[in-house]
Amino acid sequence: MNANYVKIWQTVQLIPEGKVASYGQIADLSGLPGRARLVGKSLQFVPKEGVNGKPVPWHRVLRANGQIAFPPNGEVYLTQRALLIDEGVTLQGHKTKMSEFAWRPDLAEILFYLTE
DNA sequence: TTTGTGACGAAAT
DNA sequence: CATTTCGCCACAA
Repeated sequence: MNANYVKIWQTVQLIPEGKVASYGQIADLSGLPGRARLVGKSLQFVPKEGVNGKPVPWHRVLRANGQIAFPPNGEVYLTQRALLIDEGVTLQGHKTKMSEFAWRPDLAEILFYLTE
């Protein structure tokens, strides 16, 4: 197994329900600055059973701009969106493109939360 | 070994 | 604004 992946998964587990974080933030908090892409890579292999007996809320990880990182209307996209809405994350439509944006997370706030 | 491709992101254009 | 360019780097061809 890859140690970085595990570290990333554990960091993702810190994101509280109803909140979200960006790939970049997770990378930083995992001690892997500048490695946002690696976060996406690792989330690709998140064990369904979870880690350390606890689930890994992969759906709470969005792009830095608040967008879901999947092709709109694709299976995964819809799943992730549903999960977020279920736990109260507000979604706002955006005019340009018919893409939907997750409520633009106040990144600083979340980073704060996770840090302290 | 070189090259292309990503669940990315910030800066430059 | 929207796009492109780069930086990052694991991974496959």
